[in-house]
Amino acid sequence: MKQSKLLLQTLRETPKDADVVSQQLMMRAGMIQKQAAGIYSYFPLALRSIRKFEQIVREELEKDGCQEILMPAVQPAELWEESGRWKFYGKELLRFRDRKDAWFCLGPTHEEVVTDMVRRTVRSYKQLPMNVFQIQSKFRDEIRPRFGLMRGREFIMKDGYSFHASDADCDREYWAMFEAYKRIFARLGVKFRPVEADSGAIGGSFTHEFHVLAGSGEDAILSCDACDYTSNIEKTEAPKLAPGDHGAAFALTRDHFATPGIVSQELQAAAMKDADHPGGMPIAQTSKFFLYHATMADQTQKLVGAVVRGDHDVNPVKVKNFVGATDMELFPIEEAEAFTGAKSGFMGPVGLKDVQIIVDQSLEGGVNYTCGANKTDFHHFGLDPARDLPGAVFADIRIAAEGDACTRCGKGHYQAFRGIEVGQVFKLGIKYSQSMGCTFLDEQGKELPMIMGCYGIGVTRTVAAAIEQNYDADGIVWPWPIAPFQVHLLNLDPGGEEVSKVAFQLEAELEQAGFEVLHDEREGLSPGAKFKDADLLGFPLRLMVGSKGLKDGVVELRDRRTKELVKLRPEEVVASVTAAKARIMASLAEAGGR
RNA sequence: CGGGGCGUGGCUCAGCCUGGUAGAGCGCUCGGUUCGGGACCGAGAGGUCGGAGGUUCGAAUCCUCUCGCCCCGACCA
Repeated sequence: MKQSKLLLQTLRETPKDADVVSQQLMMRAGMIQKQAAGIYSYFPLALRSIRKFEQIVREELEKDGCQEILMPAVQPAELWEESGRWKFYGKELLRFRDRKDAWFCLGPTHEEVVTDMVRRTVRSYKQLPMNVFQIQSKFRDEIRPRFGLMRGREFIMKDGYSFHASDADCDREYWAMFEAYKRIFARLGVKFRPVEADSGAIGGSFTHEFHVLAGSGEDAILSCDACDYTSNIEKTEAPKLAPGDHGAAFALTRDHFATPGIVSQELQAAAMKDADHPGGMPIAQTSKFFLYHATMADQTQKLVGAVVRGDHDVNPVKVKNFVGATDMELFPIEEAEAFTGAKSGFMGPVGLKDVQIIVDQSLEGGVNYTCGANKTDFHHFGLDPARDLPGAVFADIRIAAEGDACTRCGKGHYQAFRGIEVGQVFKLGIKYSQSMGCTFLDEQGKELPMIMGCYGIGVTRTVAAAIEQNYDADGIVWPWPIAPFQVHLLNLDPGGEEVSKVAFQLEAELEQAGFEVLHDEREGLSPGAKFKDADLLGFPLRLMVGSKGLKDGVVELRDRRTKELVKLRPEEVVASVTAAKARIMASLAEAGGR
């Protein structure tokens, strides 16, 4: 297609609003424009890319028998009242009234609507399982939209829902979708990882997130370098470490060390000197203590104290899951100080009443740790958790770190990545089917709630994530499968009759061969300007036709990613582009997944 | 929601402190010269300075309110 006819305005300067690479490049490349905070218009280039990804999603899901549907974006409040989420969901849910004063919301997700659809349509186990999906604009009124398409308020999402007669069948489908997602992201041509994640408050039994790996990702991921174990750092199991050899056990000594003003672990370790430790002690021999305020399922409240080694960090998600709390937050510092009787930095687990103490397993069997003495400016030196903390339990409550030994295979070590969450598979169970009466009759004629799974892919976020992973100083470097166009044909002398003739002929030949070509035939632009635009737009191949080359009977083909340049005769172009495509696709297959 | 910052042609920004009736670069239009990494000359179009109110002879500039946007945090998954 002719570039002069494309609705496109590239920008030389980065718009002020754009704060992440994908947003900057998409705005500069004229792909998106912001209409309001977190709300964007998609221009032809962006939409082409989005549509290509959607098509990959469709094809892979349909291989597994998923059926595409389309549900309304505007949903009646009644359904949300049935599921209980009208009250539960916060301000993220955009609510409004119609002319008759009835309440509606803009759907942030579609469990209610799809459950309603299925309960009215499916009645027998013979109709199950059923797996439906849609690709649609969603709206979540995020507190603070940011990062362009990565965390917008309005975004395109693929959401799918499955319904099953048995738990086992739901699990089977879960893994089928897991495999489908792996195929989808592999076809996309990005580096990604399926990641074990915390199922959070929704309370499903297990869940995986799919992350596109990118330095700018919001999530930290640990992945074993020897086996497949990959997980969100919130969930990563930490290996139990052998307790350090800290000598023969001391008595717990309140006054052993006065530590005025010493709060940080490093200073504490350095300050703990005596005849046996003239140079202080290792940080691993200190300990940290945090008090949490937990709310249980029955609404009772309790205090939880967490102890980890000084060189480790507490993982609050693990603590929360361990005590089975529905909600947990750090005990406010003033209240904690009042409770323990010591300033922040000198609190410790010893002697506290009405607190459930959980000690990280790495301290199990160890002695002579330091801890706050619950007296301002003093630390204990000689903590033996088993002896000094009656009633305390040991558990894995620390944040696993890069380099820790893998708990699954025991052979490898964790490697850290940053990831952008672009998909999630989730086993929902009967949360919605039960509250909304989505039931079926089994072989015995017994009425049972359907077992549900849900499966999401953030379509627009994925496109942005692909850019976060694939760009250079000059602009976007599109993965072939979602490039808006595959070949950027630059006519460097649009005034020249012969040059233009060749250019148009090549455009026709390439399109005939099935390639998508954007033909920059704009007049009055210097070659340099066209090069800059082409780099910015970042289509995989750039074909340059100019009088200089044509004098010698050649045109030039350049690979956007490798910058490799070949000169060829016009009649070789189609074959050469075909070969280049094959080469690029092969290298993508290598990079995708792991 | 707490803290910070910003709203001036399509984009990036200057002007504001110290009031005197709006500028630059890029982009756009026309003409000409150029033409292999964002060319040059000339001539143009385009802004109720986010909005409302106030102070003043006079407000982009000072004051009050308001709306929008951005960043950090909290929140969310």
